[in-house]
Amino acid sequence: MPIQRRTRQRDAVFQAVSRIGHHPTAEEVFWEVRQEIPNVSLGTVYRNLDQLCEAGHVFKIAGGDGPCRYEGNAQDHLHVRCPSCGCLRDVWPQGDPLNRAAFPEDLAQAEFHLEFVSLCSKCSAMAKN
Amino acid sequence: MPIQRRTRQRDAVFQAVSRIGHHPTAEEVFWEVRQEIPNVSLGTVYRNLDQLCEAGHVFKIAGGDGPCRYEGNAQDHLHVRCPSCGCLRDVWPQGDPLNRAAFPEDLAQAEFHLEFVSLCSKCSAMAKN
DNA sequence: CTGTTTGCAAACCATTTGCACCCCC
DNA sequence: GGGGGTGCAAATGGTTTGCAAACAG
Repeated sequence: MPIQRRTRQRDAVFQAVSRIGHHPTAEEVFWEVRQEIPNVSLGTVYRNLDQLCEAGHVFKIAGGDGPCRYEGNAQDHLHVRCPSCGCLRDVWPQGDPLNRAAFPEDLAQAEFHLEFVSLCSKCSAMAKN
Repeated sequence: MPIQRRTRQRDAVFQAVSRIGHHPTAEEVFWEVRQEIPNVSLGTVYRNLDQLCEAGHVFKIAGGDGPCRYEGNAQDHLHVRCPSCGCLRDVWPQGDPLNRAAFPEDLAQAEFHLEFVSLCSKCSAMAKN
């Protein structure tokens, strides 16, 4: 495990994710970082996103069809994915999202991934035309 | 939307998924179908898997790192994904898996994806050596 | 006949990797 | 000055697509 060294690119990637806010893809992060460091490479963005994930500063949201998305803040929230455009909306559950009684004991501690699927407001408006 | 035409390949793909049982990848289905039709192409397997999904006869399980997996029976069960080997285990919840009270009303009807992440027995045994 | 489906190979797209150079500690 | 970090370009892996020939209805 390499010791994490602080670099301009790494900082820029982290700040780009935080600043963008709405679950950017690696490429969106790339373009944002480009504003500041015009010759960053996409490879570097990926490498730094990975590393920031491992360090727990950034979270990777996989699943769905397109590219992975990233987010800066980990707080206990869930995502609603739009099946049309792929965007994500945050939802803050009140309490435990799972009905624990429904599962066998050995899954009580297990990590889980839960997301809803529902058209976002833009796409559902477009669908009505 | 094309009317679905019945072909030897389509039948073979469907039967392969059903027969294999344990969440095969497209490639596993491909090799299984090859036993019966030695010159099927991977493209055909993908096209038929897609079509069978759309028809609701087969279900596609995305998410996780590797390739997508497929399964023949849709019954209300969930999956536990092994983060090491990527295999899936079925779990049959007793009742509603979600704590509905935790979410806003507009998500009550929404489709959702839930899966657990936990080492399978093989991988957890290997981890102990 | 007409429009779908197939096999093949090439294209695609997101992501990863090899490599030579660079820079920080 | 030595090991991580970077840019670049090429490779990877899963999946999709274009096309001409084969086939279902």
